[in-house]
Amino acid sequence: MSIKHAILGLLGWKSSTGYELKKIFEDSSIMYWSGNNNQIYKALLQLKDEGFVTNEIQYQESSPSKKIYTITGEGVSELKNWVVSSPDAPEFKKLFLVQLAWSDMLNNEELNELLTKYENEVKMQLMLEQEKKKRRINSPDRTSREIFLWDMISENLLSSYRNELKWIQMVRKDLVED
Amino acid sequence: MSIKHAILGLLGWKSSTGYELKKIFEDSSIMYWSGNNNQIYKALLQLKDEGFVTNEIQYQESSPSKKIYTITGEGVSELKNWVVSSPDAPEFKKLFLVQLAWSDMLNNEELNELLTKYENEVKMQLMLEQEKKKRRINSPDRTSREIFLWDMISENLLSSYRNELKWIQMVRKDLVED
DNA sequence: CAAACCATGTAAGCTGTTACATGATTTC
DNA sequence: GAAATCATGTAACAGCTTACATGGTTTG
Repeated sequence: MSIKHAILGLLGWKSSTGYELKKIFEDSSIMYWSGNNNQIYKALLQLKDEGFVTNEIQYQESSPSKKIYTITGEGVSELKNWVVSSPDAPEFKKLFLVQLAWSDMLNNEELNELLTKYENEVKMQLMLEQEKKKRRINSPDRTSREIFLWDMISENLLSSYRNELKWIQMVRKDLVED
Repeated sequence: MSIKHAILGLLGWKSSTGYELKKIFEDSSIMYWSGNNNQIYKALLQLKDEGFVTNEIQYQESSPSKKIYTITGEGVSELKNWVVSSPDAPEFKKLFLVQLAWSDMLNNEELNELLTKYENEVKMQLMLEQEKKKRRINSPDRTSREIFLWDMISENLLSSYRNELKWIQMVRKDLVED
């Protein structure tokens, strides 16, 4: 469950509650888990069991009490071990390509409409991503190198969307030319 | 369960057994499901229940009998409805970016090693993909337009990997310059 | 003679999503 | 007065993977 490592990373930056982590996951694109309660609260309990985090309960008048989770020394070394471990290859899940694989059933007009819809969908994602980059509050910015790395990370997703756009535009151009 | 539509597409091309479908899934990159028995045989039963496919049992001496699945008229129209439906945005799952997000824990040498490992991983995937493209047997090639589309589909994945490579090389270059 | 191939299927388990439950407070 | 925010958690289900079970045939 690699979401546990993502959580450890966040807690290594600053102690947080499950609720705060959930919000970070919700508007992070690289930490692609949806940020649902079930996974986060369960992962936090497991991390505590494993000794990688501890929590402190903060009672509040007139709102529910918080559990503030803090990473432990063991948690930090677990995180570091994970960070230096051999990275997985990126996964590209593009259901659209499966649709396109069987789209010879369609006439030229229908096919063109399908491509347009995908192009618009990708454009939308690209715009959302660009806005997120502008807004960005949730970055640690502890060193200049870290600022650079986080910049490169959001650039990565942007470039993936841009690349996808270029590809569709090429497909459409070549289709018309036939 | 979109794997059902992927199966319908394949059966729309040619009637097959579960075992044959499994092999196609295994070495297809765009149909990203791993191609495990459980999912495929279960999906086939459901498709039959829904009236989208029928099967014919072929007994064989000295090897287990086959169930050859064939798409029905209803299956074809279900497939077409899916093909023209609004496509989903592509999903990029890059756990490496999460690793990189917390890699300011590493010294320059360790960070560089991490980037190198990712670069090699992506290069490997790119090569595998290029070989698959050369070998390609599993394509319908029914019309020139379909040949073109299938070509564009494998080109899509290749370009995603190439784009990823370019990105890493840029990151490494900019890191050294600091 | 071990491994892989053909061919079907099931069981157990992990991962992930949606929805439910509670209840006070703040914003529109 | 409805909806969103804060804050925790659970239940039910969908999706997907690994491993198990069977057993003959072919390839290395």
